[in-house]
Amino acid sequence: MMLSRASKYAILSTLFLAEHSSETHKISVKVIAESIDVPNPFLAKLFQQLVRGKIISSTKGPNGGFYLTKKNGKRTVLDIIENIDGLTRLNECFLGLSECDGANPCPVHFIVEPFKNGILGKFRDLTIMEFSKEITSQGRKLTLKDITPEFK
Amino acid sequence: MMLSRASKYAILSTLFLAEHSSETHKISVKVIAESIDVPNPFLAKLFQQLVRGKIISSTKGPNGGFYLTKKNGKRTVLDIIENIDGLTRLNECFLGLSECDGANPCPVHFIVEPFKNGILGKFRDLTIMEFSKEITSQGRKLTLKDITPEFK
DNA sequence: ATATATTAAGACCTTTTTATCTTTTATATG
DNA sequence: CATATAAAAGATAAAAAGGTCTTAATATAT
Repeated sequence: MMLSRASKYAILSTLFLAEHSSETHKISVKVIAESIDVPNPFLAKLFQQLVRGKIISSTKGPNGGFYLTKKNGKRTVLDIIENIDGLTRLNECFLGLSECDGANPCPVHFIVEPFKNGILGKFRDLTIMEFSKEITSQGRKLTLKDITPEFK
Repeated sequence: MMLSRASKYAILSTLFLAEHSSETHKISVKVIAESIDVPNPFLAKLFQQLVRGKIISSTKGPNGGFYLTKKNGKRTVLDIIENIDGLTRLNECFLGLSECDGANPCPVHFIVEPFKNGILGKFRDLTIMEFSKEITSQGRKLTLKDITPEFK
């Protein structure tokens, strides 16, 4: 029931793209890494993988960078996690039991289960674009840094 | 908001001791490692640390092993986690933001927060003995293996 | 006392995760 | 077409987590 640092970076960065990029305004790794406060070359690697997974898009060269197409925006946060971590981590029992479920519940199963359903529901049922809209409209943060007006 | 494998092992094993050991019936690492399905020498290390932290007790030699005293039984699951992982991991933001809180909430802060409070409450407010009682009375599992009658 | 069972301690190894560096490839623009 | 810019790819490195092994210390039972 936990995300790797890699997939946290990937989620935040993809949501950043959802909010600030477009097909006519691509953003370089460097800018995103600084905005989200993530190690630049590490994020570059993650982005390569997300591009291969068709979750984000990229173009090389001057004015190139990363961005989301309409189609990309219809993927989900769960797709990001699956692409980076796979689904195993997310489904592991909070206390590590090999097959913890309603029939064989670990000591915290019935506390964890509703939370898991709630958050996985959001990650699965909202598109990245919908998720991003919700975030901005509700004043949630992707970073505690000030995002410069360039991206507003 | 996550436990290392080490502290998961430590929690399960300590709860196992709470249920099956006593000052007159100590249990060896070997037996616990097999019962809980955890690597033997790794658990031995963890137990050394828990003994140093006065969360469990041990005696060497024949008929020796690990057990809980009355006093040990009054410690909490949170003490175990703190002893093995420290508290940092547990308090980290689900998406990795450096200072995520009510004033600067990450996109899932208000989903994670109630869960965190709920589970941390249990870990903090129940003694290990109380927690263990609750587990057995409610039929929760510490392992999916059959525990042999020796420990019943 | 001695043999034995069992923890304690510390060194060591392996795997996974995180992070960096260098070189190559693609592309927009003057 | 030349140049500059940015991603892609791949090799490598560093750190953290997980796990093992060997030897020493110590308590118990006989």
